[in-house]
Amino acid sequence: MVSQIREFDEWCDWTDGHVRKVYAPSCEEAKRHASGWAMRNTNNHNVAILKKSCLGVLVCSLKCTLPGGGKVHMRPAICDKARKKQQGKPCPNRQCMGRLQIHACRGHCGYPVTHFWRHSADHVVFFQAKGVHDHPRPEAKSTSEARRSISTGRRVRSIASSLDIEAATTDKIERLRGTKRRSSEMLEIHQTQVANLGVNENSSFSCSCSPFECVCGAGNAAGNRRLSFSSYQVPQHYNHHSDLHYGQPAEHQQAPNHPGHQAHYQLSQLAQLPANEAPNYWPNQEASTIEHSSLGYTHNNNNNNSNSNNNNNNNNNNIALNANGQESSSGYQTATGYATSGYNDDLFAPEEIFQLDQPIRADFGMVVAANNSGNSNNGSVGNPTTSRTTPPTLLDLGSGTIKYEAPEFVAQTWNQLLSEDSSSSQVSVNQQQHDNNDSKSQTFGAAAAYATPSANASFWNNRAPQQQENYPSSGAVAVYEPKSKTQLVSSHSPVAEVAAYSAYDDYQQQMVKSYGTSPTSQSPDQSPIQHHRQYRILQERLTYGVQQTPTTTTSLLTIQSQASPAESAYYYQSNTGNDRCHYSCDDAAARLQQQQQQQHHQVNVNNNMTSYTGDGQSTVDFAPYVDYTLVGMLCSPEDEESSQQQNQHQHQLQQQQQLHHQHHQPQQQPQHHHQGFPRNCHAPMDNYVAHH
DNA sequence: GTATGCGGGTTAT
DNA sequence: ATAACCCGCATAC
Repeated sequence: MVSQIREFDEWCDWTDGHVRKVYAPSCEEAKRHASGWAMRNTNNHNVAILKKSCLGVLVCSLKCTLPGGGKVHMRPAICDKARKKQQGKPCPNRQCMGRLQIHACRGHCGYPVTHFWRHSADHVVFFQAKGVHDHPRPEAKSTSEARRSISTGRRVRSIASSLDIEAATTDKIERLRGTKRRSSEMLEIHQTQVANLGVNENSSFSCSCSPFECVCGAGNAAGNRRLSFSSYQVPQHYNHHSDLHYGQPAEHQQAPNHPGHQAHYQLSQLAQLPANEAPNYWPNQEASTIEHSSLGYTHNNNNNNSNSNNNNNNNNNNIALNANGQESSSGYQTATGYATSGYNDDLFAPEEIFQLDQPIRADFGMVVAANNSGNSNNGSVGNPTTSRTTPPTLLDLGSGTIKYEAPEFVAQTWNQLLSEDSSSSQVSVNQQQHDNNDSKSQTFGAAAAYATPSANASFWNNRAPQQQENYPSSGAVAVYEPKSKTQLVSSHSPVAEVAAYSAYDDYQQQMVKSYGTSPTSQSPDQSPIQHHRQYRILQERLTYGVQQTPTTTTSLLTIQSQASPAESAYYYQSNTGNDRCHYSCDDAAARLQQQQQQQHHQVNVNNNMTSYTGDGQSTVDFAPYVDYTLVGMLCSPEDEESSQQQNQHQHQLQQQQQLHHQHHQPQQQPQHHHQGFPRNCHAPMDNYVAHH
């Protein structure tokens, strides 16, 4: 059988959220299992599927602000040994007494985001990601690699000089790669800092760059960023690019009768917010994020009944989507499924693909939102940020099992390619043998699935409406409390964990503010339920990774075609109080308060330092930022010790401050993540997976 | 020195 | 049974 895969996804370094992609055999990055995220190999005892988990990002323990206005977000070393050496290093910001520490990824129900790779017999690379990164992007791998390579053998060098070289090297590498990242990717402009820099909607930060890739770098050191949404990363060129991404004609501003479009609707509203109220900067997050998080993989717990009957529901009273998702041309780039780009008629909708993707982590603190005592539609900032959860799955690269009833051809095709027991090598081998036996007819099942005509797509597309109906019109919404609000326990030792990224709260605050009492600003065509749902979606985005960064128009359409319109309306309903893997934030008031506390304690560096200019060029030898890829060579342990002693007093003072405002967030936790957590978070799949 | 992949083993649910 | 994680090893750059 000849593969029926007609199209392949463009390579995406920064896939985020619950994503599936199919890469061409010629895609070198895919063959290398590369990722912008720092992904380490994870043994899943499955020779057929390579599994990786996210290491998070190295941040400053004090969350200082760099002279350029950004944040420290270094790339953790993949090698355990190297990573251990990274941790505890003084913050590269010379003005900061903080230390580098790992912000562990907890984007998948409290566990690190995982990537799965599999190669088909014809060398097509299948990729699946699970979870939404709850941390900033680390610096690009090329950046750290370049710095390491150029600094080899040079233990002593002017930091500024090193940074210059690093920047040049990175630029060169990126040019060669056809991308446009800059060394300033290290910097993450926090919106508040951006605001301090005077960026607003009327500022001169507009440029004539292409909408998806600003290359001018106008305005600050963190130039050319692609527009995307993130809880932690807000767009720098938000103002002049946003409309091109999300700007909708006036007649589209209301997403009427299109529950699944509310996500986009809200994004467009976000994009039109005044810059002093809306996020100002996004790093170049690629568009894949919208595949999940921005559309909110929140799930209705009415699906508890074993994921089943929704399969066949033909209730399609929601979105008049054609099988190819052509409605996207209207500006509401709707989705027809969770397909790989270009596979708008993909067989699988997210709710099937990721039926059982949630890892079971009982210690992932689940709390019931403060407003859960009654009506989930009260519009309060309940933040049902269940984007960390995984949508229901039929089959996936992680488990490979068929979780519930599915059309036979679906089972055949996907089972052949994906079904590999991820926990048993023996089973895997057996299955692989079976695959081999049947390879002639089944190896390319997935390909066939991807190429399935729209007639099949309708089968899946019709699922969504019922789940929309299942949206809890009443009842408590149980939500997961972010670790940052309760307890941070590293799920992968020896990685020390840091408190939640401060921008999380900042952004939340900003957006709550900008969106105002949005529950009251109801669209005329929206029902109260729709309206509150929309608001919830917004809150989710504000909280966890509303990230969109199409790099091209094609990819924009592609990405948006990958998310089921109905997904944005799914919420867990806590009928029992322990239903699912929920994830959320405190209410806005709590966030506001905490954010204020964090601001109080935050170490802000004087941006007026002469050593660093706004355009990212270091002008003097004493650069305020230290590249710890170099520092690893520049500083011997003795040096470091000495440095620590010198800074000890001040550091202790700051640590005291930090403890003060992080008293709920111990920086170091026992390795065993199952300890020390409230037991009110039941296994996320309790209601989905009987066998658990 | 680090990235990457493999695989045995442990722990927890 | 499943999943996360630890650790050692080998290989490549």
